[in-house]
Amino acid sequence: MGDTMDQMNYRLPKRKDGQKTFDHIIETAKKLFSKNGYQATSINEIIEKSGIATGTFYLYFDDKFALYSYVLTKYRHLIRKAISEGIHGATTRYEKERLGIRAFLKFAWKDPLAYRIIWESMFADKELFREYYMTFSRDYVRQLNTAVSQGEVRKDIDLETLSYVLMGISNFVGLQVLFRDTLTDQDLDYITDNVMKILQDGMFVGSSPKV
Amino acid sequence: MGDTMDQMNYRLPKRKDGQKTFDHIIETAKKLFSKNGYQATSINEIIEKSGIATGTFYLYFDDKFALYSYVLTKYRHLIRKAISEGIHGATTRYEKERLGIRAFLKFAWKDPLAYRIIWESMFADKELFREYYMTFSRDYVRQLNTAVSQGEVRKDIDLETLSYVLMGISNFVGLQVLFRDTLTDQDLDYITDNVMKILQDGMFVGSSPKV
DNA sequence: AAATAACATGAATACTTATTCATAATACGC
DNA sequence: GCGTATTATGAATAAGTATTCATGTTATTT
Repeated sequence: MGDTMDQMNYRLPKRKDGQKTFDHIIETAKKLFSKNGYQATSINEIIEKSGIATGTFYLYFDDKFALYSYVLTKYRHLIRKAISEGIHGATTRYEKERLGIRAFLKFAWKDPLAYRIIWESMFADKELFREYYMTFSRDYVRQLNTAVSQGEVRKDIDLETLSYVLMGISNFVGLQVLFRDTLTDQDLDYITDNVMKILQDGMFVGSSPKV
Repeated sequence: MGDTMDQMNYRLPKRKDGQKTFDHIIETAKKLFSKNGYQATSINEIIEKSGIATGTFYLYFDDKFALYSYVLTKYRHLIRKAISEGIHGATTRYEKERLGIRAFLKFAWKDPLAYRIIWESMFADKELFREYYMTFSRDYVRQLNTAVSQGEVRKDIDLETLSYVLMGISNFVGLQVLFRDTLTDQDLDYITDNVMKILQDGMFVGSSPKV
């Protein structure tokens, strides 16, 4: 791991009045970071919109990046939680994949702010981004490996590439969802169905037999 | 279309000495935008690294965004050109898809700067980004439609979703490529092969018959 | 070689941004 | 209710950022 986030660059409050201020800052930061992006959001803006004094900010965070990485970490947990809760109860890999994609799309639709912040993390900090997707990929590969050994997933596919394929599908179909003005749960089902068709049988007519 | 880029916000040079200065600015901008991102790059930085005087910049561009959208447009053309040249000569949709993905990955590997700028455009200007991917999707759907009518692609898949699936795969496998320290043409072939396996037959064992 | 449109300059201006610090108020365990 | 760690303040500092403009130089056409 890099040293980007290793040393503590924030200080948690110890009294409940401090906690309230801290929460205000986080709440404002979430809104502004997702609306305008990391770079375009100034600390002054966060301070002003939080209704606190200038110095108060530095009581809790070293600088803007400290606040950003705190917020990003929270959101990443949220999205992973949404997925893991979504696939809970699924027995087959197919069902897990299906419910995972559905949960991801629903998350992107219901919390576009989080979705945006995670996308943008590539530009806020290259290493933060790289590390996130590499970790996500590694975890995915582990799960897929199990599925292969249980005969649920083809054993002639490189699982690292498959993991990026699956992440790419979720993320970009997530974009499709984001670009829409309206979306119902039926639309979500329809889109998920289509994705699963491709994952199950591919997109071409006249396939060769699977291994 | 929005009005983001409609009116001319840049002025092309009319003498060759001006052209040289203009080219310098573009070259510097490409480097800095891809290295640090749009927001984190200041005009002063571009001016300094271009070796020109402050006022000279404003001879050619209204402001930073004018320069950015000029550069972004160039890069988008480059990536589309790389793909269309890559698939040139392919007769089947399968071959086009295969060569298209390979060309995209090669582009991401050889010109990570361009790849990065396009990714980031989401945050520099939301509408610019949305429009780009929606246009890309529309064009893709048109091509896929032809392939469907020629019996090359399954006719029971929503083509809009398929287009986002395909864009997602390219872009994220592109990330995988970007994360690598080394990459040979053999690696590129191997990765492309794996992606094509999935597109052809899906990822699961025991598929249902295709339509 | 004169005319002039194009190109170039950089000091000056006005504004934004991040951060510190001396000072003061407040919560809460004892 | 006393003591003190915690929380809060906001003016001041220092640095960065975008942009203008009066003035000067150069390329190119005739």
